[in-house]
Amino acid sequence: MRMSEGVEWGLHCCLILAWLGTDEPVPTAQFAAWFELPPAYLNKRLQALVRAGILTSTPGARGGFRLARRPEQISLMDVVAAVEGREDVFRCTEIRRRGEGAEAPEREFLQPCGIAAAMRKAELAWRRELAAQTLADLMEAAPPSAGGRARRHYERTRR
Amino acid sequence: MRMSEGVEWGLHCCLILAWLGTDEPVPTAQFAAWFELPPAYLNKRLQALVRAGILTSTPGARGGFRLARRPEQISLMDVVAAVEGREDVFRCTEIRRRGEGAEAPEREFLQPCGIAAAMRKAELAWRRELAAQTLADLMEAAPPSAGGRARRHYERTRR
DNA sequence: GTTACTATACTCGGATATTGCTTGTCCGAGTGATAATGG
DNA sequence: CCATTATCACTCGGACAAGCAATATCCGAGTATAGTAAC
Repeated sequence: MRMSEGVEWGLHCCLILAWLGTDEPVPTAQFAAWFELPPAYLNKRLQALVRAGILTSTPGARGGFRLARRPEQISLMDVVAAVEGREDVFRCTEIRRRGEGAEAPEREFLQPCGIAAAMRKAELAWRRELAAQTLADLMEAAPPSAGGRARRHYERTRR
Repeated sequence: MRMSEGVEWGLHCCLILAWLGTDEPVPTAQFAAWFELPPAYLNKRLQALVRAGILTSTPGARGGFRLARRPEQISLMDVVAAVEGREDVFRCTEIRRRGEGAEAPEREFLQPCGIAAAMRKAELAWRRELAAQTLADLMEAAPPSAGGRARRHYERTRR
């Protein structure tokens, strides 16, 4: 079980955008150069963030991506859900209803599978922690110099 | 991101063993018939539980698998770790150190990546919840009739 | 100098290959039970 | 009748394919920009 790299990429890109604090959109190529990532594939992943309402994209020359909300309004949960989807990590396939085990009376299947319920409980704790942390929190935790340096680098390399 | 089916299978099998409460080993074929699962592949997954010290396997005629500890001593975390591995779900690939972003002074890389730290924090909450629930808890939460029925079925179908 | 227009370059966006991992299958090694055999 | 031995059937265990999702790439549609020409 492994989380896709798109989550890491998306979070780093959002963090860059938050640090820049500018209203100009930033194109995929900029992010790709910053982190040495395949531009086309990175673009594909950022599209998922647009669909989820985290970023807004503007086409045409001098286009690119911007944050759709303020950093305090964007949680890790939002980004993870946008990239990985909203489905549960543990997916109950109801094997208790198949084979000889399904010979049980229907009454026993009324309440949901206990294993699925237990896994779901743990997963909710995970989601709660993700929702409790925002981009703004990440900015505070980072070294103070990071934000300024990112902004300066952007001024230097923009078209 | 999706948890492998082996976790669900392993948990259900452990639960069956806990309900039977017998010392006789149960072969893979029994479990496979109970849940209508591919026997060979199920066996492969149960081996992982043996390597993790959750089950013990006995070869030869009338062999099979037994619980290595009492149900109160087996947590969901144990089973998940045994099947899925002990690696983090979110794996930081340190993209901050690549491309133009790596031009930052070394000093900024001394503390670990903030994104990885945040994800890890959420993951620990998940693990904590998994570790807090044991097989014994699952047995209690299940319908009272389930245990007895499993035991009777086992008496009927054993060789 | 201002405005309208046209051509252009740059951006996103989704359709199309490729890779890696999860799932699934097979056969061999080893072990305990069983039955035959001799005392 | 009991002990011994050889056979056998049954089990786990790891090596060998198939399917699917994540990864990576490419090309087309659309738009803001910049340049040009007319007023």
